Amino acid sequence: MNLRALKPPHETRTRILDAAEELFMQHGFEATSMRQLTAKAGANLAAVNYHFGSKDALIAAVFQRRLDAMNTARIAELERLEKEAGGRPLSPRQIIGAFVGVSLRMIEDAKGGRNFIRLLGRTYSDPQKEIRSLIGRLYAPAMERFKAAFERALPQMPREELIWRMHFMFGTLAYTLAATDTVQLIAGCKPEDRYDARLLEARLTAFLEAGLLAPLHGAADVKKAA
Amino acid sequence: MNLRALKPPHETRTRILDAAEELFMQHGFEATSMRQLTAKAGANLAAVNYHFGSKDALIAAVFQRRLDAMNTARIAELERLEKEAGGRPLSPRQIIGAFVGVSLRMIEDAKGGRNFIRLLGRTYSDPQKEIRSLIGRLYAPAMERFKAAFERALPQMPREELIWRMHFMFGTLAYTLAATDTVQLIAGCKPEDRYDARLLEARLTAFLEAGLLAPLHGAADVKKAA
DNA sequence: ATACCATTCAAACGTTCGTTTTAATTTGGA
DNA sequence: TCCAAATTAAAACGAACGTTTGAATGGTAT
Repeated sequence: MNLRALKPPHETRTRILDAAEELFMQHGFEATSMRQLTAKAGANLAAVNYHFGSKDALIAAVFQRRLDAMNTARIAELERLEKEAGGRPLSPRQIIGAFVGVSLRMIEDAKGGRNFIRLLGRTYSDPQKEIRSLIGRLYAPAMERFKAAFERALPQMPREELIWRMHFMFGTLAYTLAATDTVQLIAGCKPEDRYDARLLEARLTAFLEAGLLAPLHGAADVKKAA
Repeated sequence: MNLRALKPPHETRTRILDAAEELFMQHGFEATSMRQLTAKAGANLAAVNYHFGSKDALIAAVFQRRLDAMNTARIAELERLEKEAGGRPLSPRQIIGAFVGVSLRMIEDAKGGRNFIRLLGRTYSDPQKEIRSLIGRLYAPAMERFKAAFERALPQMPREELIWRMHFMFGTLAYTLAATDTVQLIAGCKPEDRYDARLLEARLTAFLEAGLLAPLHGAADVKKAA
């Protein structure tokens, strides 16, 4: 009989991924050594190279494990809303909520989700080109899907402007999640508030929706003048 | 006679700072070795430790050189606008413009400004705590000043909400500037557009202004419900 | 010229890194 | 039970890192 379920097939593999997630978040990729990583995972130094091949492959695996699930969840939520709406285009707020919600739902997960979300936020601007392109590839399907949804919701908005505003929205989300305990550039912000995901979600969504729906003429004027 | 002006007093020091700015932007702090850095600067390997003391001190010097100037310019622009307004509070758009404008003016500078702006954007979420706190310290005076200006412009907005929206605005700016040639998460964005700073400034300002002035009731409802 | 100072230079230091190797151990199916 | 494959373990590899050292250099004032 098959008792695989009793002892997970890739126990140390998973422990390594979890340890990597946390250490990469805390210290970055380069500053995290294989020795401290395997020590934290309770594994041998050679275990990473055995299970993943190299440190770089481990980094890729860390992102793949979570990002695939996240973007699948995003698309599923979007399609659920679309089915619910029955043919009619969704509201911008609904689309924003589907995208932002998944991130914030994950940051509420104390296990490892929070570590990953922060790691992800700071990796968007990682100097290493390979890492960035990997993330871009993992995001691509969801991005195409959401872009299409926004185009349907905002048919009057120029495509180029929409892309920029999606870019701004994405940046706001990324920075907000990455910086949840980092730079306190603006004094007076109580850290306790930062983990009230409900309140943060409402604030963030209101900000993003307003930005997305900002009047057009400002940029249009500049373009006409140029 | 004094001929110092013909040969700058800290020539190699400046060359090292410029090389560091570029290499840190391209590869990050840890991935940039002293050997490639000094080679690019045309200096000896020991030059960094002689002029700055250590690699970490060099990193600090890179940020200090530019950030002090940037924030001084921001505050000066803000005070110019306030003097021009003569006692009346500035509009949110004016305040945003004063903050954003300095960054975009600097990214137009092909010399080294662009390198620094991108380096700065990706360092806000650097894993190293010391680097982040250094940036926080260098930003503090300007942040206090702009916070006060926003409070004067938006007396009806709750302080806590304002701080969050400033946070969002800052994140959008940081990500946008840092990612000017990094992750292309949303397809269809022509890279040529990304350096039309005029157009970018108009787009960014419109987005930020709308976000800052977003209706309040969304977050308030959630807070009431909690 | 001489002494002096800041700067530059080549060389080496000790440490840590990611990876590899080889052997021991555990695991699962016939 | 036994074998083969999968996994873990200990040790060592060469390379690259940031930093230090002590001598050489070049300009400046006495």
